[in-house]
Amino acid sequence: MVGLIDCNNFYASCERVFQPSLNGKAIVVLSNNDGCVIARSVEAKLLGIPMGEPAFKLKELIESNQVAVFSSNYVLYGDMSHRVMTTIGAFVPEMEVYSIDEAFLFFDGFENINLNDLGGNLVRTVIRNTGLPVSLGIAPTKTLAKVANKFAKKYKNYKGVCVIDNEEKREKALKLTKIGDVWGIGRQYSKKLEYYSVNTAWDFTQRSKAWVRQQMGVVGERTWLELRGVSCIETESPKSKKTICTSRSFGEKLTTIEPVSEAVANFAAACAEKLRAEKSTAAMVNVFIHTNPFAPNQPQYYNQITLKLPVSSNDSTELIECAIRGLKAIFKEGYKYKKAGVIVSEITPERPLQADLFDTRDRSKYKKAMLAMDKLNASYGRQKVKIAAQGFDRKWKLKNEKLSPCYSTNLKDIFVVKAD
DNA sequence: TCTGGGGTCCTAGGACCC
DNA sequence: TCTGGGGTCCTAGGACCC
Repeated sequence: MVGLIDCNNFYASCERVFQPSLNGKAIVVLSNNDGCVIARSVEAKLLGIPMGEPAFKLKELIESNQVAVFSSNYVLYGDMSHRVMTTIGAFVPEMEVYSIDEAFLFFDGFENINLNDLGGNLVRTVIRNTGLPVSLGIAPTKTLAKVANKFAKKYKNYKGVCVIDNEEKREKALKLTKIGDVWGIGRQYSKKLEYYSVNTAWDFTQRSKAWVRQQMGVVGERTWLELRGVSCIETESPKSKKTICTSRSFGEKLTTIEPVSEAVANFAAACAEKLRAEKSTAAMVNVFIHTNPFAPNQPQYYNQITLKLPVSSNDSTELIECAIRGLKAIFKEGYKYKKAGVIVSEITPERPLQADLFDTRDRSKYKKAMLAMDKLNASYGRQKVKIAAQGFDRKWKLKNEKLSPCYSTNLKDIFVVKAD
């Protein structure tokens, strides 16, 4: 049996843990730049605030209902996520952290244990340890566990846990699940399936395998099998990423290359940092810029370029240099730029330094510098030491006017650095 | 009238997820 | 005025090889 546990309204719940006066109140959390609604408390959902709605369209609704609004605070959410995952890890021998707020649990060897009781205990423990409410669905496959999780969340008397462990429950659950709510079936496919009168997960499982294959390819076929109780989505072992992306929309439109360069330098540095954190290097650097697609009356420009590094690297200075070179090649005057980003790819594990006869760069020296920089930033706070090209102007900076404090991590600022 | 067969690699685009 | 960011996988088509 497989479990899927996730936090209810994760970001909104994180904010509420540290501001209990908001219990029972409507809360929304906004995306970067205070753009769209990306998390809502139950009360906010009841007010009819849709997911993904631009904040400026909700101004009145927010004011008249005194909705608490937060900018997203990923440092806080990341730390809370870690606490949740650690608590869960103590209950099961194997788990797969699937996203910031959810994990699959594997109950191999639990044949003689009542999973409903165990699940209830787990759910209560997470709430006690972290203050965050969670829901758990348990079933024979990942896709069915997702279905069970929805029921655990929706119906109060499940007390946070729903187990699908026989045919009768499976059939009932699938008949009550709209096709678009199935994991792996998004907007395009649900539209198509509804056209063919497939309205529920159950309808879907009653179609032939060949039909599903023809309409939706192997991916759809897997979902079909999973819903019928045949497990075929494998457990992902943690492996290094294939691409790493850092991109942002700017707080204000940028027209000249200088602030855009500064932003791109910061994105490249962030990618380098992420690479170093997972002990990887990248061989390709992609830079993209574009204007605001939501302003069709303004001249639009989108461009991107991919450059190869001479040697696979995770050195901030090298990635910045490369990214800026790319930016210079694609930047055009006369546009109002809204967003830029850097994507690194062809990622391989960091290898011990190998001298290259024709390499003009003193890599061991730069490596030491990066190590020192990471250590200082870990001890004194992010961005305390950076590369000059990252600049101080921050004209490109995000709008986040409603940012909460990093309640659970700000002690870092007073840590003392250990000198080597 | 009638123009092979079999493979790999790369890329762009489309679908999905959170 | 104002619309997020970061990923994955699959497929079709083109280039190229023998």
